Amino acid sequence: MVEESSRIAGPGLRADARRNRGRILVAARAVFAEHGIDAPIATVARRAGVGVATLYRRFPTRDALVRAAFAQQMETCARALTEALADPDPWRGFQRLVETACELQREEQGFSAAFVAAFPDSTVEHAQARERAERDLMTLVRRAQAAGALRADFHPSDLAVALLSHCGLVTALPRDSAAPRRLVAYLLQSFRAEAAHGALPPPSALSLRGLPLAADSSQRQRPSRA
Amino acid sequence: MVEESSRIAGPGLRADARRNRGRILVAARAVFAEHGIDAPIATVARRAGVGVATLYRRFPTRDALVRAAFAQQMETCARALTEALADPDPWRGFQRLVETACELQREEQGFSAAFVAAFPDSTVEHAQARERAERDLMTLVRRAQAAGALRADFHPSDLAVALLSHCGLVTALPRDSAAPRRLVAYLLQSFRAEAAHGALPPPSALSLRGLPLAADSSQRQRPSRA
DNA sequence: GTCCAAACGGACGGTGCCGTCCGTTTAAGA
DNA sequence: TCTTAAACGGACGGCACCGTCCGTTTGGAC
Repeated sequence: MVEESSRIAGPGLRADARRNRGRILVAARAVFAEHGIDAPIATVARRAGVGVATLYRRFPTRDALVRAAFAQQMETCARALTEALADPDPWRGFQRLVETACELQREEQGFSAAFVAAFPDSTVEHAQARERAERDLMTLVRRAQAAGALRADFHPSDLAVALLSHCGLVTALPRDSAAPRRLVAYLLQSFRAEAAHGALPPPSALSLRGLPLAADSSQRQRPSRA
Repeated sequence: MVEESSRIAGPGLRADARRNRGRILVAARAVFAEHGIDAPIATVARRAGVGVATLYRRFPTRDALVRAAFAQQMETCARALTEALADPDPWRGFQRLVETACELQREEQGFSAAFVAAFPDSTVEHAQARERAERDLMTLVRRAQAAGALRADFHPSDLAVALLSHCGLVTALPRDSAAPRRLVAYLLQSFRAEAAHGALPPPSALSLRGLPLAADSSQRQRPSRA
């Protein structure tokens, strides 16, 4: 059995190293929330009371830092999916999953940015975890549709539509804006079966790979420079 | 009467200067679309076949460049608002405004980024143009509600919710994704009066200032560094 | 053709961030 | 206590971008 604290702070590290690792992650979340996901690495190090070299030794790339910093949120997402499936009411399960994921995005400001950044690409690590998550999502959707609660033309990728558009709002607006909640409410209402009036444009071929619901996902360089 | 071409390319400029100004704007749209709104100024200059100094002389700040580059789209937005008001069918007018604005965001990639960047802040220039746009928006919304087509709890700021969330999708996903269209369809359906089922969370106190529908808006530094 | 103000563009100094290198400190086992 | 590998952190070279300066070119008026 692996020791408890090492699961969180990192295994096989010297006591001081483990302590610093923890400080770095706390600082990273704070700095990312305040200055965005692209804040200078040195700022995180300073905030953590640590030299840059120490930070780089533990997290060789920005990517690794971001992923580690938001690992907890990723796990919460994954847990929410499991709980959603366990809900006896199919619609309520679906609804709660959407709401929980969006709430996480709102709570930890940087998480949203990490979310979009991570979005469509993915590495192969933990492939089986992601596959299971994708299967679970499909099940959740199918089940809610079979119950006549979720509209029949809802496509699993519409979950990504909801989460990414919510992300956009969270990123664009100040922390306490009411707008993101409004968006979620509007979307959930139009996802209901009885809201289906006109036909929808065809869904994206896009898969769900990279959604943090799988408790692991990789980062992506978005708007590339020069 | 002002000469025609000078209205587009800039008045009172020497022939070569006017030509370069046009090239710069074309290049800027291309570069912003390809590399994002934060692409190096020098890249735009190179693409335009022009020295950096020339670019800086015409557009002293990145802001000025972005605004000039997307001025046409801004005007199209403003025109769409006027046309929406002119539509005898209140709902169709409303719907078309949303669709037109979103389509513009999709067409010119960089415009979305400019849109969010510009969002809540605004300078006072052309204050009367913006005020008129805000009044028109209110009228459009009220009229659609009075006709029983738009749900009664729709708040004018929900227009910003729609446009900004759509922006998020356009920015996060590759150009040809179907997701943004799906989002618009879902939102428009839930904006219909008959879609109103549960209560919505309270709307934002946020005004519409800065929406490009006013044909002028200023830029904003988003996630601040350091 | 002449002239000059306007326009041009390459070059350059300044700044901020990256990621590594290396001499110093320290945890922890013998 | 002694030893040593692990961890530390400041400093540094490299790089990309910014925005200006200034010597050169050119449009267009006379």
